[in-house]
Formats: sequence, C-alpha cells, structure tokens
Amino acid sequence: MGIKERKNRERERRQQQIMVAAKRVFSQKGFGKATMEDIAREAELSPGTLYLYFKNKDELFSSLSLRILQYLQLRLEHVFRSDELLSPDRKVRALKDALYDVYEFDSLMLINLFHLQSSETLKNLSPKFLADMNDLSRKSLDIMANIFKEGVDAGIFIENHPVALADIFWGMFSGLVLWEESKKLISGDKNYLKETLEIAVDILVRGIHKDFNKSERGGGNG
Amino acid sequence: MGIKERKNRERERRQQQIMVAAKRVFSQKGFGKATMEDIAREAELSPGTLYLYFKNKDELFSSLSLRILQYLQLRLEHVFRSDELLSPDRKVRALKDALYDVYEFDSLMLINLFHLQSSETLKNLSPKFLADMNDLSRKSLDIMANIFKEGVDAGIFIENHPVALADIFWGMFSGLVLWEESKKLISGDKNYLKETLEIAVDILVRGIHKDFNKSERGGGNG
Amino acid sequence: MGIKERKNRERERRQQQIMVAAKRVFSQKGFGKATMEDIAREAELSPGTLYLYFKNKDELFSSLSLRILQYLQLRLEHVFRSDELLSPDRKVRALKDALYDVYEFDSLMLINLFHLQSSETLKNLSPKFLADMNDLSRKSLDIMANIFKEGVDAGIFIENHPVALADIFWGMFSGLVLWEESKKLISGDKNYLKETLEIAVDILVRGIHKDFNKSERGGGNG
Amino acid sequence: MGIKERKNRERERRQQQIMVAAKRVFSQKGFGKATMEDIAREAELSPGTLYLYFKNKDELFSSLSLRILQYLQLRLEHVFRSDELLSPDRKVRALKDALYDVYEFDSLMLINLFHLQSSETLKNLSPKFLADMNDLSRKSLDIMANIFKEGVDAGIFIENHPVALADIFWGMFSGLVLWEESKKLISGDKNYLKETLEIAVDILVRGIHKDFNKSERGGGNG
DNA sequence: TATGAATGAGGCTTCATTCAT
DNA sequence: AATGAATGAAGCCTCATTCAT
Repeated sequence: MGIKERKNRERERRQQQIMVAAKRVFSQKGFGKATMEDIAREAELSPGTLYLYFKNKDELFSSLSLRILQYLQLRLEHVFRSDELLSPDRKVRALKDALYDVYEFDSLMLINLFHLQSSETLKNLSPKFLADMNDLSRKSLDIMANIFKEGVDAGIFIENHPVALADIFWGMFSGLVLWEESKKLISGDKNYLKETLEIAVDILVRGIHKDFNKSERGGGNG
Repeated sequence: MGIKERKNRERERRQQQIMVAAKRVFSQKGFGKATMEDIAREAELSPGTLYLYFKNKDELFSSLSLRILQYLQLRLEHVFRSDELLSPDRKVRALKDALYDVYEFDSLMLINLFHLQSSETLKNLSPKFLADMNDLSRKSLDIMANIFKEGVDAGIFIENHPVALADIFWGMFSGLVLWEESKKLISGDKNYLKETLEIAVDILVRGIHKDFNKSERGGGNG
Repeated sequence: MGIKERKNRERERRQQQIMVAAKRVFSQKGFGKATMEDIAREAELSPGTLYLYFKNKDELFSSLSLRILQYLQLRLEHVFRSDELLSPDRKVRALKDALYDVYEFDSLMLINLFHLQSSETLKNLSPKFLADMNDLSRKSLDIMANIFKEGVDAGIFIENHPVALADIFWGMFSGLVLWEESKKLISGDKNYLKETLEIAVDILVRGIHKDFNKSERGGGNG
Repeated sequence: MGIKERKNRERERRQQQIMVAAKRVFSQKGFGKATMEDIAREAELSPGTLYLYFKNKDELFSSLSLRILQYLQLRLEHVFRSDELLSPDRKVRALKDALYDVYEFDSLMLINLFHLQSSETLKNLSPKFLADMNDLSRKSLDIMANIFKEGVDAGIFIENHPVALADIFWGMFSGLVLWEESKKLISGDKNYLKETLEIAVDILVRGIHKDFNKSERGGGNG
C-alpha cells in the first residue's frame, strides 16, 4: 500500500511536470500550433512518455482545464466557508473577487476552459475525464448557487429563480472575460475586465435585492 | 456597367453557395474536422474554386461569423429605429429578444463567432477582413450602447458608466449562450437559454433602474 | 496573301508582347515561381490567350531562349562578315566581345539558355521547337568554327582539331558566365566576368597560336 | 560517448540510404518530376522519415551536390599532395584528369551542381548548408589556384593574374560538361567530353606557358 | 518506465490548362 | 480571337501516435 501510494505520487508528479510544460508551450505558441513534441521537449521528456500519462493530446490539453476548475472550486469554497460572517451582499462581491482571482491566476487556461466548453474536443475525451469535468463544474456551480440561496433565505435577495442566479453569474463572468479578451485582440485595447466586472456586479446585486436601497454600493475588493 | 454589376452578383452568389456548403459541412463534422475538400464536394465545386472566393480555410470559416454579425446588426438597428416609441425598459427587452433571435437564426455560427473572438485564428485573417469584423462589432455595440443611453437621458436608468452597459449586456448574452451550450454537451441537459436570459434581463433592468419599483416586470417577448 | 501576311505580323506582335511580359515576370520572380497568370496579368491578357500563342509554359519559356540565340547569331554574323578585314587574332577577340555583348543584352535569358540545355525541359518541347533550337545553335557554332578556321587557313593558328575550338570557346564562355553568377549568389561578390573573360581569351589565343610571340596581347574591346 | 558515436553513425547511414535513393529516382525522373514520395518508396521509408533527415526537398537535392563537391575536393587534394614531384605542366593535366574522374564518378550530380549554382534553389537552403557549400567550393578553388601558383612560382607559367586561372579552368570544365551534355540531348550525339577537354587543356597549358616550346604536348592521363 | 525513430494518413494549397461563352 | 472562371491532379509537409528496444 505504501508502495502503491508512492507510485501514485510519482505518477502525479510526472503529470504535473508535463502539464506545466504543456501550459508554457501552449502559452507561447497558441493552442493550435503547439505540438506534442514541443511539449515533450519543454518537459525534458520524450514524446512517447507523454502518452504514458495522458491518453492523447486532447486529454492533455483538457487536463489543464480541469486544473483551473479545481483551483476555481478551491477559491469558491473559501469564499463560502471561511467568510461565513459576511453579509450576502458582501459574499456576492467576494465571489466576484474569487472569480477575478482565478482569471489573474491563469487567464489563458480560463479562456481555454471556456473554449473547451461547447467544442468538439469534448467528444474526444474519455468518459472518466468528462465525468470529472462535470463533477467539478457542478460543484462550483453549487457553491455559487448556495451563496445566492443564503441571500434569499435571509430575505435579502428576491426569491425569483434562485437556481438560475449562479448560471447567470458564471455566464456573465465568462462572457465578459472572452469579450474583453476579444476587444484586446481585435483593436489592441487595454483590458477593462476588472472595472467592467465591478459595474456588472453592482448592477446584478441591485437587481436581485428586494430593497435595492439597502444594497451597499461599490463594496469593492479590499 | 451592367456587366460589372452582373459579374458582382454572380460572384456573390458563388460565395453564398460556398458559405452555405461550408456551414453545413461544418455543422456535421465540427470546426476542426471539416476539410476544404468536404466543403467543395458539398458545394459541388472543385477544391481549387474555393480559393477563388476565399483566401484560405480560416477566412472561409470567418466569413460565416461575419455573416452572423451582419444579421445581428440588422436586428439591432431594427430594435433601435422602428421601435422608437418603446420605453427604455421595453427596448432593453426588445434588445434581448433580438439577440435571442440571432441565436435561433444560427446558433452554430454565433458560437463560432464567440470562439473566433479571442483565438489565434484571428491572426490569419486579411487586414480587410479584420477591419470588417471590427467595424461590424463596433456598430452593434454602439447601437446597444445607444439604447441604454436613451434610458439614462430619459432619467430612468442610473447614470453609472453608460458605456459599459452594452459590453455587460453583450458579455452576459454570449457567456450564457456558451454556458448553456456547454451544459447541454456535458450533461445532455435541455437548453434553458431562453428562460435564463429572461431572468438575467429582469435582474439587469432592475439593477440599472433608478427606481426599481417602476420597472415593469417580465415585459416579455410576445 | 496580303491578309495572311497581316495576320502573321499580328500574331508575331502578340507573341512578342507575351514574351516581353514573360521575361519581366520571370526576372522578378525567378524561373520557378513565375506563374502563367502572372505573365498574363503583366501582358494585360487573359491566361487562356497565352495558350493561343504558346503550346505550354515550357515552350513559352524556351521561346525566350530561342530569342537570345537569335540575337547571338546576329551578333556573330556581324563579327564574321563586316569585320572581314580583321586579323584572325582580332576576330577571336571580337568574338569574345560579341558574346559579352549578348551577356549584357540579357544575362538572365542567357543563363536560362544554359540551364535549358541539359535539362528535362527539353523533353517537353515540340519537335519543331527543338529543331529550331538545334538549327540556331548549330549556325552559331558554325560561325564560331569558321572564325577559327580562317586562322588555321591563314597559317596562324595551330591545326590541331579546328572543329573543337568553337566548342571550347563556347563552353568556356558559358561556364564562366555560370560560375561568376554562382559566386555572386553564394558569396555576394562582384561579377568579374568581363575581366576573367579577357584573361581567358588571352590565354586561349596564345594557346592556339603557332608562334605565340606574334600574338597581339590584350587587343581589347575598343 | 560510445552510444552517441553509434547514433551518429546510424544517422549518417540513414542519410546515405536516402541520398542513394534520391539519386536513383532523380536520375530516372529528372529533377523536376521526382517527388518526395518516389524517393521515400525507393528508400523503403515513409515520406515523413525523409523530413527527419533533410529539412525539405531542396535540401535533400542539394545534399547530393554537397557530396560531389566533397568528392571533388578529395580528388583535388590528392593531385596537389601526393603528386608533389610532378612538374606544373603535369599537375595541370592531372587536375584535368581529376575533374574528369569526378565527372565519370557521377555526371548527373555534377550537372546538378552546375544547375544549383546560380538558381533560386539556393535561397531555400539553410544558412549552414549554404556555408558548407561555400566552404567546399572555396577550398576546391584554392587547391586549383595553388597548382597554378606553383607553376608561376617555378617561373614556368606566365604571371598574368594567377588567381583567375583556377576560375577559368573550373569555368571551362563546367561549361564543357554542360555543353557536351546539351549537344547529346539535342542532337543525340555521342559525348566527346574527354577528347574536347584534352584539347582544351593543351591549349590552356600552351597559353599560360612562358615558353610554349617547352610545354610537353599531349601528356595525357596515364 | 522511458525512449525517440519511424510512421503514414491526410491537410492545405497551387497552378497549368481547358472550354463554354 | 479572347476571355477567365473552373478544374482537379498532385505536391509538399506536418504531426499525433506507436512500438521495438
């Protein structure tokens, strides 16, 4: 058992090593142009070895998305748990900050994640993999949903469709990330994600408050 | 003169013919797996002919996005112009309906558009093409911004950053489209876009109203 | 007959027009990269028209070689005929000047000619074309041979293999042209063809003189 | 260390294998018509493998020229070194014999080399490759130049431009090779290269001798 | 477990040539 | 005679993946 354990750790180390290399290569060359050999070289391994740890290129790439999803879940749980004393309002803002953190932690992978969703790549993944992604997504969404539910239960947020709020929040976030990225690419503008997100959350919080006068404006990210 | 006119029409016909074929092939096989030969076969043309009308595969694919952007602009202009008598509230809801229309008109291409934005494909496009996309995007965004501006000018919407509202609206829309699509793919769920969008717009409208009590709920899409 | 004559002239005009265009394009783009469409555009004609005047691309290109061969013959005849009064020595030098003239007139086509010789392109040419080339080559060689023969007959040049002298002269010339061109390309050097040719002819003249003391050195080029 | 050595040998073996196949294919089909797949088939390898050993088609073809240049250098060094006791006259004739040997060793590649020089193919080659070619060419030319210099230093050859003599010799040789090849192709004649070369060298030796009476005639190739 | 040479299917694209107008 | 849109064969090359060592 100890040996098995050790083996497993070893295996995960290698996987991490490869994923780190993959991320680097893929940041430099873009998703399409990165080749398995590039990644192998960066990881100081041989191409064949990559296939001992990942079924194929798609799965290697997707594992990076999985990783950011894990990080996302971590951050969300933190918001939900350790900030138990915060008011629903503040929690929603903390949620936004958490998401923005994830963006800053690894914007490239986040965008990759959004692309992965709703792409044909999904169809190439192994069932286990898909299940993992599904799980992680669901968990994160659940946490978000719970945050809103708390507000509803506390009689602060309107009761209208509490379930959809998490979807809307997440959708808004991902949409804004992509859209800001796009504007940056097309017209070379600066990225205003942080500011736009702030405003968006202000509006959203007002919009779901029973009595919007009580909603605290611009609670910020301190 | 008449001849030149005729030639142009002929040329556009062919382009349309190819684009229709491209869309079909690409819906069946997915973006990555569709080949130029597939498209040529579907269009009942030879591969070489495709290159008389589109510089390369990327540009052919992107032209489909351009097309949906054009349709988007058309629909938005309609909302803005012919519905001059609507209240700002109703206009925002009409805006949502227009976007949903575009989604229904060609969801695949819309998703393609979102993917195209913020991808390395952009770098393969000819400058003219990029400029066209930029133009169209900007125009649509402007129209959306104007709708919100009318609300602000009328003293109904809060004055907070009127410019960003269009970005937020568009971001929210695109994010929700992708996210619903993703959920559909991962877990095989039904697509709740219409409903979620409705709720999202309710919240947004409440959120940007100076006095939210006056906001008309669920103005709907009849 | 007058009409036929006119037609013929017209046809030759067009051919010239195309050849001029071909030469220009082919100077800019290099032999391999020049396309029939490039040439058609340059000639302000359509691609199809080119095929009314030349059987195929090879023949169009070869016609350019034919043209320089014609020019070569012209120059050689001039040396042989109008310079009847020159001594054999001087005639050989005049011969060299004539060849150098041809080089200066159109170095690109001359090199093309050398490449054409001993290449598989030859096999694609129509029999008539090949015959023309053969004729022209032979005539030029004959003229050169005659110049040397005059020297032999006059008892000035050694009698050793008079026939081969023309071949040697021509071979030396073409080899030096290619070799100087090559050095220019590989190492970016200046082209010393003129000087090298001069020396080479000095040596050759000395070498074929019965009594080399009588050979006039450096008779030069006016 | 031993392993690295072995790998290198293995690599060179494969390169040789490919080059041999390339030469064969290319002799049969001509330069232009030979395809990479032809060569792969002949080498009993897959097309992709060719690209592990040669950057592209041009470089594979050029490597054949490199090879003949190496052989040329070898032969020239032999003339220069091991024949130290020969008179300058005899050395020049030995030089001719060496060049003719190279021609006989692989006439096709030699012609290829002449074509390569002064063609746009040069531009597709990697810098390293070009440098190699440049080096080899230069070395061979230097050796030739030295042979003539010895004659000058010995007071036997005229002092006129000793540097150019090698260029002239090489130019004459390459020109005659191409020209004889051409005549063979156009008119189906026999190839008289050997004889013509002999005469040419006779003339040249006479031409550069201070006192031509002392030049030994027809020293031949024994 | 790790290697990395070899594979080979298949993609994109070019361009000489044709032919209906 | 002239056009020029259409053809379609064919080439080069890439790269994910495998497998013998």
